[in-house]
Amino acid sequence: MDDGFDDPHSFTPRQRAVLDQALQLLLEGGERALTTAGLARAANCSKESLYKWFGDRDGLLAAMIAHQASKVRAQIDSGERLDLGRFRAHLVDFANDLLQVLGGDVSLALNRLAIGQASREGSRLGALLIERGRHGIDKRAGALLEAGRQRGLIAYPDRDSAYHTLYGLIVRDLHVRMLLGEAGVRRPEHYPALAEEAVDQFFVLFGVRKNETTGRDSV
Amino acid sequence: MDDGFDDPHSFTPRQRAVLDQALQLLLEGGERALTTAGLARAANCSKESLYKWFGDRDGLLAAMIAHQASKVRAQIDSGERLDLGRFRAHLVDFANDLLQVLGGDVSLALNRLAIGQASREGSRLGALLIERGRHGIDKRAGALLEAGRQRGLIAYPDRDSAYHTLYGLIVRDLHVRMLLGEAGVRRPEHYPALAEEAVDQFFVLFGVRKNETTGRDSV
DNA sequence: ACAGAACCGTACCGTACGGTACGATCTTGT
DNA sequence: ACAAGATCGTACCGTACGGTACGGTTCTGT
Repeated sequence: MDDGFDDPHSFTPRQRAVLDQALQLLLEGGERALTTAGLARAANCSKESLYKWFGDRDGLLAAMIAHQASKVRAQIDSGERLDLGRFRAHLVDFANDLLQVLGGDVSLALNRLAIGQASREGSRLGALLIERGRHGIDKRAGALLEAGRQRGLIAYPDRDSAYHTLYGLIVRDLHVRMLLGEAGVRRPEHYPALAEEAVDQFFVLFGVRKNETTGRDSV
Repeated sequence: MDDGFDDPHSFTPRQRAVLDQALQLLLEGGERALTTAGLARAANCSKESLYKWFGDRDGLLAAMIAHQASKVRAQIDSGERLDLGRFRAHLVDFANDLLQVLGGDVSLALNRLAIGQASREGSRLGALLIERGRHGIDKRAGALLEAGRQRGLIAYPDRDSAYHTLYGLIVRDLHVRMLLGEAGVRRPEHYPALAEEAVDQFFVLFGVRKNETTGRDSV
């Protein structure tokens, strides 16, 4: 269970700079461009330091994921007063953020990296990516859904199932198609409309109608 | 537009056997295990033949995708009489098939391969995979939805959007998590329940209620 | 039967990568 | 100021891969 990167102070500033450079290389040229010699040259460090800090190449990849995850920490909103409009707006925000994150260059590059390594037996990169990246998103959404349920705005028998349905309504098949590099799929200008539609559909499935209020009043 | 593999008779039986062996290697050890020398040894052929048949390694990968896609041809049901029960059953079948295909070893291996190559600039593998694999599925679902709409069983403003929603309801985030190799995600015994639930939700969103019939009578 | 093509097995080449070693340089604690 | 450790740049090693070449063998058309 100990992957060696649990301590948020694991990395010195110098190491973080090197990891950022590694991410940069990964973005520009994919996994093939991320060689130890290339990284050492680009980051002005020695290969010896790389191996001292990260052990081996797999350790470097894991460190990159941990490093990137440590940069984007999702903040959970405090318990403000939650009416239907605010709740729906929060869901739409979540949907937009989710599409933005999944469609981002860094996320796509790291997911491609982890997926490409997933065939090898002992690769923990995929688990690490889910653990470090997805669980934060899941937490935020779970808390949001739970708050909405407690306020009587939505109802569901199983929160996880409701969340996964919301996820599916938002992301559809976009993530895999973006990962595959399909042309014309990454269109951030369409995210807001997709987010609105997904949340609308989510309310149809899980919304609690009170006095004929359908929850679409903020469109 | 011409990828060189349009003709279904492109590959001789010998070549198809070699491509099957290549798939086998890919399944067992991922992309790293699929080397020209290893394939030549495993398939009892010469490297020279590999390069003669497929040009280079990328050509081999593309040929593998084309070969695999040529094996699974989705059949479109003829125009049988379609009542609500049959329509719903067809949707559930589609959902089950989709989960089964996406969670299959070959599909996962090829998708991992294409995604891993997606970072490189000139890689057409992703497009090829979508073109050869997904479009058949899309066609089948599109025809099914259109038939249901013409019979007045469902209604939608945009067929593509409705289809993508159905896709999202069925697949949720399972595909990416399977691609990442997350433990405990591939559970074929759960597919039927997931398929039923997704189709139920799809009918809530797009079903046409007649005389208080909600379309959930076959559960 | 025979010629020509296709094919197999193996050897070979150049390259590029992961990982290690080492002297030179820089930082840091006292 | 000075010593000890950290880091840099470079060189080096072994290996493995993509791709090519070639002699021997098998298939195929006539």
